[in-house]
Amino acid sequence: MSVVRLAFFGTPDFAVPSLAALETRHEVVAVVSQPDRPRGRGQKTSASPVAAHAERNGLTVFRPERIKTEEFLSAFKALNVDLAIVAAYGRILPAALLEVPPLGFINVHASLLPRWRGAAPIHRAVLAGDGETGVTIMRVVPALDAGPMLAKVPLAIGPDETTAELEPRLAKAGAFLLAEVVDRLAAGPIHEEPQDERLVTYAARIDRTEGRCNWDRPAPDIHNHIRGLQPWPLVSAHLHGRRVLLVRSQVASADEPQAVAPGTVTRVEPDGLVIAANPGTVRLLSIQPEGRSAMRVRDFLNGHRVSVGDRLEPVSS
RNA sequence: CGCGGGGUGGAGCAGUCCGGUAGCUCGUUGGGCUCAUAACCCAAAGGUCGCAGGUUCAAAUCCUGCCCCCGCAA
Repeated sequence: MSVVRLAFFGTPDFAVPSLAALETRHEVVAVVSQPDRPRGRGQKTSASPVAAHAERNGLTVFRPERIKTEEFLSAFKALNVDLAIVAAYGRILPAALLEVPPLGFINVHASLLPRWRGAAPIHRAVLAGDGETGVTIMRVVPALDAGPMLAKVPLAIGPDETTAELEPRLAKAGAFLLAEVVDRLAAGPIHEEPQDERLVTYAARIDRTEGRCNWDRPAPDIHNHIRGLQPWPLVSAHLHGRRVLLVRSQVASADEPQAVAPGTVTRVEPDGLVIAANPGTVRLLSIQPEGRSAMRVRDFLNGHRVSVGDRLEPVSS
């Protein structure tokens, strides 16, 4: 097997396993990532997960503020790579850049294309209640996630699995698949399957306002909402006037009509709070009160009194 | 120095304003009861009250500095 000179474009945790898989068997000439940005609380500036990993391993890292510049284009040409990889880099790459490597650019995308093209494929799959998703390796073309596909691997989504749990599984599966595709590309041309445009759906970026809870919906929708919006922005509500984030849930009843208003506590169990939806009920198993870390409802109930009839109010803001 | 909440036995909380015996619920351990149980009864173990310094006869509580966690805003 021949060693490929490649450049790796990536930013978040999702991309790290892919980079790790390639650097052991090929020559990663350069890593390109988003600039160090203030992250998290207190606006502390820190490197992206990919940049941090690359630095630890002594790889050359580029963090251009803008990617559509002549300087970057010529710097990239000078690297003289055979192939470039994109894994959740976070920017649209200019067409001129795509033409530089002889073997082109390939992308690791966390969905079974053509379903869920776009920025938040994992979140959208969980939010939609999909039972299956996967990873697709495809060519990068000057249209969002629209290039021909080189390989795919499906992955089942558990009925209570959260986005935060699913993402690392997809990242690992994607890294494995990517390494295999790069090896095959190194050996010669491989089959490329065009995407069926009739089946395309788009995964819009997640907005923080999507975390507002709305109990006036069927229980399965609410459950999908709670597990989909993790680890960010999370679904929030007010209980006894205090904000709580809903961390873990189950569908207690999918379609049983409720006599009380949506959002009302219908049952207090040792390990859960059963909340009325419309129709059906959702059982909350783990919540995070404002100012506290996440806790099981069992623990929460040790220190807080909750009664049947109490309401979980939507967050007003 | 963006705004705000918080750190008290293993878990979740009260107590802090107004200094004076370390409390509650759950869990754990032992015993009892029961056909039986995550139920009930009795008992026990378990705490540098985030860290450091200061004030005081006396600090979880007041003052100063620091560390850490979290909600909001970006």
